[in-house]
Amino acid sequence: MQPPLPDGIIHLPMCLSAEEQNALLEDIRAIVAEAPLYTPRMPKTGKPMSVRMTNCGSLGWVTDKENGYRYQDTHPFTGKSWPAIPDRLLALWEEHSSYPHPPEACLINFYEQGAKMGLHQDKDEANFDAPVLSVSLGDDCLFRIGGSSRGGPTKSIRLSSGDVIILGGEGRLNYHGVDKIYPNTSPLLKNGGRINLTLRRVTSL
DNA sequence: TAGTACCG
DNA sequence: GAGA
Repeated sequence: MQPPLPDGIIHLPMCLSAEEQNALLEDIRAIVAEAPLYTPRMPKTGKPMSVRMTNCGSLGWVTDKENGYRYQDTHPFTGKSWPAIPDRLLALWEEHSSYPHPPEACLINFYEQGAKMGLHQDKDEANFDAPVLSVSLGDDCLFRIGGSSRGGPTKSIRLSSGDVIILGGEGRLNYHGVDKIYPNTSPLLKNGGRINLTLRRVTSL
């Protein structure tokens, strides 16, 4: 018997201790050294996003002008396979997702001061049964969540370093985005900014 | 419409 | 700055 899958929007404040956050940060630094952050571009228009990205896992989420949103198994600039997902993130997934298979993708988003992420759905996966698990590191942000269709009411919450958000079940396809980074609100990143890690199951299983 | 402008 |  398995525990039930998380349902709705679940916010776990201070899910990770300062020590865990620092250890995770070291893992991320090693990944970024191998798979550098790059500036993704919007489909068709080619407009740059303000957030820089990279991935770890067997698949990574990418976007560019020519081919749009998709998952692929290599870094778009180096052409190399993505680095493996760190064990501590796999453990976090096991603890909180209740999903019987490991995540395939971990999108790493880096927000510097002024960076934003418009309201969107995570819907490029073939699997909507598995929850999406997101980890915040570094400066606080204003996170906005709506319903599963555009144009409805939204609510905003402030996320801090070490917080975990789970979008599962009825909340899996809810719109969400980042309106603002609050500068100098965390000592974790010496140069400031915010890192978001998003763990996802891409294929069905 | 994973951005941006603009309105209040 | 916040919400649609």
